[in-house]
Amino acid sequence: MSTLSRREKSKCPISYSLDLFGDKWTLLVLRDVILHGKTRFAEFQSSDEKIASNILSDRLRRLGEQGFIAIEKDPSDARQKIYSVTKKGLSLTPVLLEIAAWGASHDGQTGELPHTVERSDSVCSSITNALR
Amino acid sequence: MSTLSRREKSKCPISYSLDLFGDKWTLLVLRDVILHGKTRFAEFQSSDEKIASNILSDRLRRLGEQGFIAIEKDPSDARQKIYSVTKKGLSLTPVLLEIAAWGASHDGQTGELPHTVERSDSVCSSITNALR
DNA sequence: TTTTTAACTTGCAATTTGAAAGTAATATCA
DNA sequence: TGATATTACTTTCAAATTGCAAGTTAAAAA
Repeated sequence: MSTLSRREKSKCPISYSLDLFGDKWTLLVLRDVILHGKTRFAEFQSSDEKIASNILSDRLRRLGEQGFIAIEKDPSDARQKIYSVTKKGLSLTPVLLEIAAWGASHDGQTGELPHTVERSDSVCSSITNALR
Repeated sequence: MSTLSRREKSKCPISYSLDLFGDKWTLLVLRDVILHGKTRFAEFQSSDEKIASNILSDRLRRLGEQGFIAIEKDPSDARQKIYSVTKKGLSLTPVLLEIAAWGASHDGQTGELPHTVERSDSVCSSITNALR
């Protein structure tokens, strides 16, 4: 590949990533679906950060369009949708954990890292589901 | 520590982190100061993403207030300021690299990862400076 | 002394967010 | 069966943030 075509092609991978999830809400929704195994609209709404329903709706739709999560109808209740993480979504786990590790070591409020325990179980089931 | 006080204290470390750098511009500025060793206002302005000067000004000030970067006067040119990464700022390197790695492996445009080479040199000098 | 440069700051339109209320399609209860 | 509740949105609108262009101030260079 020539130097020129490489220069044209290459955009910063950090910038590329941030275009997809470089805002607060997207990563929090991904946290909930990956680390906490949430699957329903109301579950995402109930997290501590209190995301507004219009923003949540928008982010779930985008994450679905971009392939980070799968959106299905609940066969046993037609009002509900089931959100689940895909392989692509799971590939963001290292990013999330790195951010969590940084936050935990700099917060001073986080104490005994309550998410550490919670995490391992939920991640395991997220992985099991995504790879099925 | 009681269960109650722990529950009151513990906020999600991911949420904590995102409150500090959960937007596109903050991490791009940190990328430039950590991975590309930029030190001047004009250098940050010249990156591909073309950050507006008011936003850049705001982000540099915040990063300074939060201790991620140090801001000094240039002794040899009183018009200029010198921005440099601190130890605290450097502690975000793993987060940045994880995001970069994800972007590189999912972009399809990034080609031969031109930042890999560039990175190692700049990171080394960032580290050297921050720890001095 | 005039021109340039560096780092902002300001003004303003456009976009995004956030809070609250509304809606449509079910599902559940009496 | 009819009334009520639930779920996942959508809408409305004010407030905050962003993005662009132009202006400002102090200091350096010509």
